[in-house]
Amino acid sequence: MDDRKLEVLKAIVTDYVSSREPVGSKALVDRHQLNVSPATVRNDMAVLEEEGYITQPHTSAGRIPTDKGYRLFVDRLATIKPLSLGERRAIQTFMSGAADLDDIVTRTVRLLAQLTQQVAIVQYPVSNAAVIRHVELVGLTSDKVLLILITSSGRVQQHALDLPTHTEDDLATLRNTLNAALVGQNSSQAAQRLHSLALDLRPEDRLHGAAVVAVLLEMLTSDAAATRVVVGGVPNLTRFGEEFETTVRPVLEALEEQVVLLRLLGEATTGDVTVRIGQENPYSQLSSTSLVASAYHADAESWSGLGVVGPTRMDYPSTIASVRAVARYLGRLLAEG
Amino acid sequence: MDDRKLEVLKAIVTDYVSSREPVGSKALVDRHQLNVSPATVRNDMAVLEEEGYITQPHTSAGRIPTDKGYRLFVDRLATIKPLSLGERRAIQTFMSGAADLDDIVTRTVRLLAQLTQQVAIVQYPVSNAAVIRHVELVGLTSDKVLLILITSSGRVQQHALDLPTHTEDDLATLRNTLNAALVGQNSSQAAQRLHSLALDLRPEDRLHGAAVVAVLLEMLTSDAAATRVVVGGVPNLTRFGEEFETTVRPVLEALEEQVVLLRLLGEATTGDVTVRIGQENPYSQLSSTSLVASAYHADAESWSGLGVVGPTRMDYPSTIASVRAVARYLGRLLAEG
DNA sequence: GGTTGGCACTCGAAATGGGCGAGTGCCAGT
DNA sequence: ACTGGCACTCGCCCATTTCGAGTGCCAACC
Repeated sequence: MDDRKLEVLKAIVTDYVSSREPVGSKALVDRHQLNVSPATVRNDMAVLEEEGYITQPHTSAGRIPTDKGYRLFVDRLATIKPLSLGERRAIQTFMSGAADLDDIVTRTVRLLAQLTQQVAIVQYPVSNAAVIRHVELVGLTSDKVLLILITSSGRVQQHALDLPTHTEDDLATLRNTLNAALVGQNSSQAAQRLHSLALDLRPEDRLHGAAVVAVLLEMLTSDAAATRVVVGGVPNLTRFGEEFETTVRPVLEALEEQVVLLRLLGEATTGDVTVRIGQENPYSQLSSTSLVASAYHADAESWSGLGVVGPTRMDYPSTIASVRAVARYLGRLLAEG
Repeated sequence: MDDRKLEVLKAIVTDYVSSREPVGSKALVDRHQLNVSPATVRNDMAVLEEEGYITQPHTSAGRIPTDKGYRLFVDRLATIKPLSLGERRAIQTFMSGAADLDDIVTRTVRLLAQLTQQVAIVQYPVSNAAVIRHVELVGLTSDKVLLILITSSGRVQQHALDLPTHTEDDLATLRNTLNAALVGQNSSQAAQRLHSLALDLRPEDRLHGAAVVAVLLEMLTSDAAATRVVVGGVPNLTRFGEEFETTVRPVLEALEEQVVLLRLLGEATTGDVTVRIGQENPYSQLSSTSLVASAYHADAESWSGLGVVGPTRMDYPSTIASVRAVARYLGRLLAEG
């Protein structure tokens, strides 16, 4: 592929992203130093169209990039511009003063939404390295207890379960047993201990113990997959009022489903930014939108996802830069404390 | 006010709500048994317009209700139709099997959104009657601890705080002291105890104790006001694509701010359904939308809000019926345990 | 006095049609 | 390989027209 053709594609993408309008050969040579005539550019565009990187909405209109065009742009043409000083400072001020985990995640999602002017998604950190700090059993009624699991990452999980006719003493015994066995263990170790614990239970503890152990196991294993996801910057969607059907509606629908969001963020497994453009998305309803996501790491063994969703026509270079910066900053923040 | 004029207003509201189009005198007599001629209806409409209940988008168009018209409709004309059997059954099946408090609230908001086809908002229950079950302190780092407060309503609050150079023993002492003092107290009692506790602290406990007490007090007092709010059915907004600027955007913006949502739900303080139409709303951006909200009671002393937001042109009778039914059902469900 | 049919009038929505111009593809010339 | 020129296409914009739903008013009616 010709150097100049790539240059032309790059120009088309940037112009189209900023103007929202199909871009023609004339406008292109005017606004970029291509040092060739419109006619030459037209020839290049014809080739680019033939190879599927750009397309015409209708005859006698300019060209717009296809998904394949955006893909090439992102992979080979985009130069990620570093964040401005102002943006870096914004990150600092925005995140400083965050107290607990909830607070950190909430601030992060707002920050990301503001930087990118898109809809932001942040997953709560999942940590394999996190160890269990405490298990608490609280009686709600005479038949129901609330099981609470606290990990060193600051995460608090809770789950109610039926425990017919239990006494406070039962709970105390169970609590002590569980804490003795689990505190200090990471989730996989804890799961093992629980399995053996279930076998060792004294007959009189079987009834309640088995139920509690089952729920705890579920909480531990679901830990990795089903962490909470928070969403922010939804009003940014209003910028795309024209693409109501293709962008606003599908994104709103996706945001409603935690499962979908987790699946989306699951696309990003490495520390570097992952981009899914149009039909590359795992959900067909989102075929007119792009996902820019990254994993973030609090330590070597723990990671989670974060990212933004927007129309395929988005400013990839700066979005990618923002997502990357926020992911790194969040990782550092979590690692420190 | 004439009986027939009221009948005409009622007909205009219902027709406009279902058709989304200004309704004229001809269409009105065709679709309702008014037993008068269009000309008579026109005279009535002229009067209704003069008094501000209806208005014309432009000359030679039909009439649409004003906020004042909707208000009169809701107050005096609407007959709340009871839910269908199917809807009642939907509530049952939807809510059955809910485990913990989170689960209940999540299901409620989905249910409400589905029944009304609007955006639903549900506030977590606030209970004055709820008593403290347990206070837990978990060391996160050597300088930071996580304070966890569990109440009998099943609510779990957490808050991280700095506690420089504490030991596990410090935490254990504090934990015991706090639990001894607070367990079984409701929030106002607990606040009192905390105040006196702060004075009674042994000098060596002052340093850490004071910080923890301060945070606990904050958690207790914020309890009433700043409970979490969850939102659902946002994709229902896409039904109002035409009213993008007046409905979709403002609602999305409102949903982003917990404070706004709490304020909105705060409008409903009684167990019966409250309706705020257009400019009656506490926020001017929401002047083209209506709020239908109700408080729900788990017991005599505890209540919280729930409701839906949509365009002023909404089906008030069935929306009110749904909100009322869900509020009552939720109240009963919580009261049971 | 309230109700009704008739009628002239208004004005937005939808349909029609011409002109404009951005943009294209192609070709011959450099 | 690039460029200037040129004929062509076709969506967009604008002015104009038509159409009809709906109105207000008035005189007649019960």
